[in-house]
Amino acid sequence: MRGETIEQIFHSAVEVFAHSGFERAKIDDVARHAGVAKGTIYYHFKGKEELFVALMRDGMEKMTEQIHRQMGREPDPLRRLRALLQAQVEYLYEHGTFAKLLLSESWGSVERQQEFRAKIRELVELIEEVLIQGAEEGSFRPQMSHHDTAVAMFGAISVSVLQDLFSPERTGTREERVAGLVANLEKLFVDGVVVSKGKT
Amino acid sequence: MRGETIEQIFHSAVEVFAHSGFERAKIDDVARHAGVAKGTIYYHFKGKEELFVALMRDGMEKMTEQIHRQMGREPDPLRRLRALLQAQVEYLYEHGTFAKLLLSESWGSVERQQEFRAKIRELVELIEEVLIQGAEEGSFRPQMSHHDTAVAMFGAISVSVLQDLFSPERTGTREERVAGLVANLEKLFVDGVVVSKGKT
Amino acid sequence: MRGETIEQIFHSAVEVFAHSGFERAKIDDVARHAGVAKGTIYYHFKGKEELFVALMRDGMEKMTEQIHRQMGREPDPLRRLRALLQAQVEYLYEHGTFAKLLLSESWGSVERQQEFRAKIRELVELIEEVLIQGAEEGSFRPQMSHHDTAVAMFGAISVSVLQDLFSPERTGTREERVAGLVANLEKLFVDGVVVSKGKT
Amino acid sequence: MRGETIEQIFHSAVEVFAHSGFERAKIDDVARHAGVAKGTIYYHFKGKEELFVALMRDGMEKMTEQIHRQMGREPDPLRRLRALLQAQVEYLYEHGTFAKLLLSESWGSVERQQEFRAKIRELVELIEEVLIQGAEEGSFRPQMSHHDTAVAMFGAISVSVLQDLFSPERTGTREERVAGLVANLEKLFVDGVVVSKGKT
DNA sequence: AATGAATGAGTTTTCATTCAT
DNA sequence: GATGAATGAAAACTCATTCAT
Repeated sequence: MRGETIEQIFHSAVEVFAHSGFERAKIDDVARHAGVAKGTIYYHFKGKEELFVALMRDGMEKMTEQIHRQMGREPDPLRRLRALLQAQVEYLYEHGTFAKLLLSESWGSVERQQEFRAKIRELVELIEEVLIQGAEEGSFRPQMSHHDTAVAMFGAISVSVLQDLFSPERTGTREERVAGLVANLEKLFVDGVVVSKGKT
Repeated sequence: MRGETIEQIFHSAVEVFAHSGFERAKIDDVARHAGVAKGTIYYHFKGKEELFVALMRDGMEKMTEQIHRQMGREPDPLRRLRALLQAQVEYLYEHGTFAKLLLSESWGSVERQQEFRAKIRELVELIEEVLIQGAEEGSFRPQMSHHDTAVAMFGAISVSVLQDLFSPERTGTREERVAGLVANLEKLFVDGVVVSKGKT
Repeated sequence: MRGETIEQIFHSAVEVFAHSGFERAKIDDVARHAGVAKGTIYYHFKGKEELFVALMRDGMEKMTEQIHRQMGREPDPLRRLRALLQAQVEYLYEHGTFAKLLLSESWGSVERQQEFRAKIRELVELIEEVLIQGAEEGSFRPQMSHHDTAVAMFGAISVSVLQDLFSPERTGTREERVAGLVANLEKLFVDGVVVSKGKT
Repeated sequence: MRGETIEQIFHSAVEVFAHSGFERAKIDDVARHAGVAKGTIYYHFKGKEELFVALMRDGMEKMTEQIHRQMGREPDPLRRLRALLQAQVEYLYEHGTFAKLLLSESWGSVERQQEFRAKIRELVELIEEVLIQGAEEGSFRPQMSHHDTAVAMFGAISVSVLQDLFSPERTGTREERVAGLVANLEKLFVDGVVVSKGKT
């Protein structure tokens, strides 16, 4: 298992990186925050970049893992979509710092950014699979491009969470906020905004 | 009208900031790219921050303006939504560099970032109005929170555009790509993913 | 012509590098010594390495140049050899700091060291030419390898100078010391150590 | 006898120090190269400096020893000179790494460097003795300064060896190379470059 | 208006050395 | 005897900003 110190550094690094973004973040701060000497960080990580990438990798892994766990083996596509939605929103809301980094540090040509986008693609594919499964099964409308739709849904989810996290005027407990966001997204994704004549 | 030199600097700054992000971007690079001396930039702008903010303000302004122009006075909510969608996607796709900055430089507590989020909120409100109007008029389903739904839609739009712009394997002309994205988003927003018995 | 500041930095850099060797030398010291800010050095030179290489290049150039000048157009090989000897010893003695760097920083596989060796080869070739010329003309004994002999002579010259410079107990004016070294080297190179029967 | 581990460290240290020079060499590299932990080196040696000095002392000792052995008790000055030459070239060529360190780490005011110069002086004195003996015996020309001549010869020897070792284009077996260098140096030292009428 | 040399505070990174196990 | 994680002082290097011309 990963050592105590590394865990410590990791934890502090998330805080600091999220608070300041990759460039603004100072290794000095990570060290101070973690209660270790600066050299210790360089003993465990090659440099700022490596630490950050390790961090994000870890975050994405945990996220994917938790989502998988929460979705379980639900066979019904609609319920599966709901579970996925709930899981993603919950995770991102819980790890707002990570969510912020994901959305702000993924667009560019630096190698690390390409890796992040690849990770995002994994998340998108999770959604995509649910969409495809639903379409095959007949309960979901076949999409022009399941992938593009999945991307749009991921965008909706992540930006919703971030916007909410950065809204100073938001009220209610975290659970309530999450529930609200999930319900809203579900409504949008499932039924769209237009009143369908066939439904009440 | 703004002088030749300032225009030059502005133009180069967009390029450089978009390529590297605010922190990574170097004034030196902007100067070289613009073909002026570094001092010249400081003669016209107070500093890096001011240059960047001026830039973003300009971009947001043009965006809002163009969107307003494109939407015209279309009274039908559904058509109005379509027009809005088309306009936003088109603008962001066209100004990918700006889209990238918008999504990556808006999350944080630095003052400038709060200003960017405020601008995003303006865009979101544009969507919100359409939703509200549609709901009042009866063609749109009343949302739990029109604002949250609008945010979600904005997220879907912007992330879709960015993901597409950074996809190396994308094919087709820009017009085709934009049309595809718009069609897909429209489908999702209007009808959702679930097959409704009442519709064909 | 090269700017005042650069000249200043150059001058200080020779001092500092020679005193401490490449690795031990601190850019901070060069800056302080030159009376400029650290940043100024980095404004003019890419880094420590570039400064050092520029320095050595400059030193070698001046050395070659001065030697050429001093040797003039003397056609007689023996006199030419003497002139060369005198010029090399004089220059190295005068620029002991440079001599030290040349001998201590030229052996290794770092690129810069290869360049230094190439420069040394130029000096060696100067000697070689004299030897070949003398051999063709008949006054010098044909050597097994003029190049190897030239290398040996260069080694003798440079180490003699360094050893003398670092001898705490040396006496006499610089001119006397140089004259002594030159005379001694000349004796060795010209006649060898063995008593030849054909000479008194 | 010295323990296995110490021997290992010693051996690796020679490699690493020779490859990078004293300053550039990292204890980490020595440890990795030796297959021991960094702490182990500090268990056996007080520090980097001590390790290096111990190393050089060892090298110088072995060198002096081997040279003495090879020279034997040859009474004839000329043959004695030849033997000395052969022994020095051979040792330095064989221990090129050591030769490099000797020439590059001996010029400076750090204590260790003074010690190295003292050791060099020992080598020089070996040569000096031969010269003096030859002069007293009558077969060598009396020198202005036997010491200076000896220094020059040492310089010629060591630089010749180094230049050869670092020549990428050198050909032939090591024995051949050594033999060539020795022959050439002998020719130079014994007869000089000038054709003397009294010899064939 | 424009320039570009100079600055120095701020960061990242390195590495010999220590020490608890 | 041996280990290797942890340290922190010491350097190298960056870059937004200033200012004399």
